[in-house]
Amino acid sequence: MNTKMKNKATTLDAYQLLHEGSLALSTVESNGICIDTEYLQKAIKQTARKIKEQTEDIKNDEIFKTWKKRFGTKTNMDSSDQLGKVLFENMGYTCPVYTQTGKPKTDIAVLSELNIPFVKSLLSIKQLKKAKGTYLSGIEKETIDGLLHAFFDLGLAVTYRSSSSKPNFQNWPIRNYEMGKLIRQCFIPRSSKRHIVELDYGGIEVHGAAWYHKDPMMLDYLHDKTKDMHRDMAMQCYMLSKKEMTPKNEDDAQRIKDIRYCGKNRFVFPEFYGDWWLSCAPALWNSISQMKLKTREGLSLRKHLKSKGINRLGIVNIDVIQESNTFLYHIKQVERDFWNSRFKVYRQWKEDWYNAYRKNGKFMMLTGFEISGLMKRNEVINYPVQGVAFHCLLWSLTRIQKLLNKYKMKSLIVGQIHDSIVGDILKSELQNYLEIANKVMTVDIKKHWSWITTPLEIEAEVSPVGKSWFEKTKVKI
DNA sequence: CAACAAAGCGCG
DNA sequence: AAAGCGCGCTTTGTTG
Repeated sequence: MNTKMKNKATTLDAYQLLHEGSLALSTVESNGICIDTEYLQKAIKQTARKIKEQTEDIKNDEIFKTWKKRFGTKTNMDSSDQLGKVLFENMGYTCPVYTQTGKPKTDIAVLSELNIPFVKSLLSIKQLKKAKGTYLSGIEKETIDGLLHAFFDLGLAVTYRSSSSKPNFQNWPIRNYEMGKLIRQCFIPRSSKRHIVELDYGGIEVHGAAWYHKDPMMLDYLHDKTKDMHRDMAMQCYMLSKKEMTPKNEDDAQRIKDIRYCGKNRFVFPEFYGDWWLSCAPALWNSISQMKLKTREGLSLRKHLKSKGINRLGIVNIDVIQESNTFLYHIKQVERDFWNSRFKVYRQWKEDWYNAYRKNGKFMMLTGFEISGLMKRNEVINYPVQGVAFHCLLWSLTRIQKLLNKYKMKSLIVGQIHDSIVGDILKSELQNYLEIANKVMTVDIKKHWSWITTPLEIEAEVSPVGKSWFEKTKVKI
């Protein structure tokens, strides 16, 4: 072991990380997560019943009758192809977007904007089918003696992230409350004296990007706890004042959370990954109605924007010159400000990084992984960030598992989701586990990798003893 | 029957 | 100049 820390990782360092990471993840696989099989059976039956009921309900709808008339015995409500034909050929609705192959697009974004009761019900049925067909029965299929041993693979993803399969541990529903509840109640600790504990790195990809570009405005956001980039961008996108983002009472907190969520996931992250205003603006605009975004006084943000002189989305077409009273025009300005004035050092890094790749045909991650081959601009910019963010998690997981062994603790790591660790933790070891993990994830890792130049934070969520993953609540760390 | 592509949807 | 990154699973529809 070197006494002096190297500031550049090598390919050997990268190899070592994967080697030890693989061993640690194989232990995680073999540990497995405990399944409430009784609940699972009940949930499958209940969901099947709901699907049946809701399917019967919409059979009286005019649209279904038209569908039946056109496709007869071949009628299949799971067929996007048929749905597109019925809606846009028979019913006379105009198709807003087409797929690669020129067929009408019938995804959630398109369907929910149509505002047709039949289609709304259809979407609800599709969600239930996804829950049952992919998640509930997927878990059932792979559970052995009450334990689920999902696979975690390294060296498969191009970014040197992990992936998971049979079943995929990393895409269980959480964003939709009802669906999250239905699925996550399956996962329980393996005894009544244990908790399910999930530890998340906060905003690790944003930090990871900053370790490369070192943009002073971004570093300021990451160092100053009173500042919040996602909130600020949400305010700018929806033209809201600071007062609008201050809750007037306890019930008002969710309204602000939803607005911030849209700033984060409909503008900031898409922009970081290389998206642009023409695609961000419609998503932000549609979110207002879909998530019922409102001002402090309960006014729809559509009406709020109107009071600011923006009365429509505008035409989603790059050849159209956007008028100044459109939302598209506004978001185009917000984007310009975002890259030209807020984060211009970040923007310059992207240019330089991409140009260096064009010259060398390869690049190296901070963790020592060398990536070569033909890549698009956005891939060249995103891979090094996505990679190091996960490598922080992998290093931490490996280290925590070693310490659990060293101290002969009975708590187990049972899963991992890119930037979070899922543990099955003995009640008597909980405080100890949280302390160990926090130290590894926020202190020790900075000693191991000196290029981590921002303060790291983790969030801990813990289920009540013996209770499911769904019932987790935040705890102070 | 199997193999494959496309579309869709779940997560970070 | 180009125009969201990564993954796995299920179903439909085509091809041989």
